[in-house]
Amino acid sequence: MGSDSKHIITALQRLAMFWRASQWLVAKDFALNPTQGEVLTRVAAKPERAVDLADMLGISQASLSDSVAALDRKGLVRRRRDPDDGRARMIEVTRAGASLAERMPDAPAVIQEAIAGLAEDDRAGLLRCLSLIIRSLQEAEAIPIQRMCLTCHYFRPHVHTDPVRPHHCGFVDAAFGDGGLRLDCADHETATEEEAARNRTRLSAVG
Amino acid sequence: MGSDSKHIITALQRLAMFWRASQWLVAKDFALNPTQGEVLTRVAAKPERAVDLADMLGISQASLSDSVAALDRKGLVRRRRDPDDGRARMIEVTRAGASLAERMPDAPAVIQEAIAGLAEDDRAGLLRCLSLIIRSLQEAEAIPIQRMCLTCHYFRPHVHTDPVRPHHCGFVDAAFGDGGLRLDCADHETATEEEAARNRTRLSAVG
DNA sequence: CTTAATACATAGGACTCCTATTTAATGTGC
DNA sequence: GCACATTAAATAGGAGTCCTATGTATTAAG
Repeated sequence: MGSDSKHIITALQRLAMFWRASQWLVAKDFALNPTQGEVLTRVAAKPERAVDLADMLGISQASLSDSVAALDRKGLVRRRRDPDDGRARMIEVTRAGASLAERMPDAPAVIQEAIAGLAEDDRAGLLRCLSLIIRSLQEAEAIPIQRMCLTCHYFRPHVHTDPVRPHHCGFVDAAFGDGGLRLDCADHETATEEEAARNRTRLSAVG
Repeated sequence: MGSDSKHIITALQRLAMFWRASQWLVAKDFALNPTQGEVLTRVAAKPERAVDLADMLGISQASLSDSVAALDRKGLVRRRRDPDDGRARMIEVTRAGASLAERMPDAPAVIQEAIAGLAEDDRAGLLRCLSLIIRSLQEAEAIPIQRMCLTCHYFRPHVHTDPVRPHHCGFVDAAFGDGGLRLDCADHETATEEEAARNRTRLSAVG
């Protein structure tokens, strides 16, 4: 029918608004604002180039530069020349920035509880749907590519008959279910376009 | 297990970031910014008091006042005294604001397509999960109450044996499925706390 | 070795978003 | 009917986002 699409949009809108609002609350406790918090947690995980950060956050390079400057002023990050490219800067955390990032929660407690309150099957299904949506956005080049199962060479969806663990990861050579789908996997190896397209079709089709 | 919670959080984070970024793009075409766009579409649907708008958007009353002032300067909204309460102002659209709001899309085309690309069962399941999450956030008083099935007096989840249309709406006296769940229903009648709690438990339990 | 492209930084400007504080209108208790 | 909180908005002041446009290195390409 598609009439439910509209309600899903509404729901996502509500969640997005809540997310932004709670980012203000979380960040405020640390004397930051949402963008600064986002940059800090990203950079704490791994030093990044400015362009890549701007791309990930979906803001312009100039805006990113503003935020990095603000974090720099606060002594939480540092800009260092990229040895491989003299034009680029690697943004990295200082010790103070790292310890602050460590204490910042991924998400507000209420949403963690809301998700934990779902039935396990629902969580798995939700993750599968969200993965498919994100993959669509990547294909449309609306968001940058992530190291997710759907774009991984090792991912083989729906190859087992066990309904609980129908998928297979060729890297760890193990079966797993929707709940095990990754969005940022350390073992990710980029698939060819055909592989990725096939993965999506197969994962999308409900068993 | 709960290890998938973390990935769901990641997915929601990515979506929230994408959402904010695309709001800039959408709004920019209309010489607005995300908050102004949000206010305008809300007010276009129904005139609202300033406090209520601030509450819905999750920003302070002062910030809301800023944005309304900006919209006022652009001739898109108007502030009128609330006849029932001389302190309050009703924010309402002007003719120009209404026509502009009409042309603004609910969501970027790419996400509409991403959702449309899901299987129908998946969409229904997704909507159910998102509804439950939103309801949790409402119970935690993290977001304002919406006129959704889960808080409606007329909603009776899982009362039919038909797996496609297990729920029932007492207002229209008809059976419907997960895909028919509403988040902002005109016929909504607020349920008692016990009814709402029971609704949630029943809808949450997977058939 | 010029020309183009790329990676950042900066400048200027509109505006968000915050915390107070002020102004106005409405309730409440005596 | 009157002081006294309460509530709704607006305003002031300030940090900072985010934009476009431009400048400044550095690298890649012809």
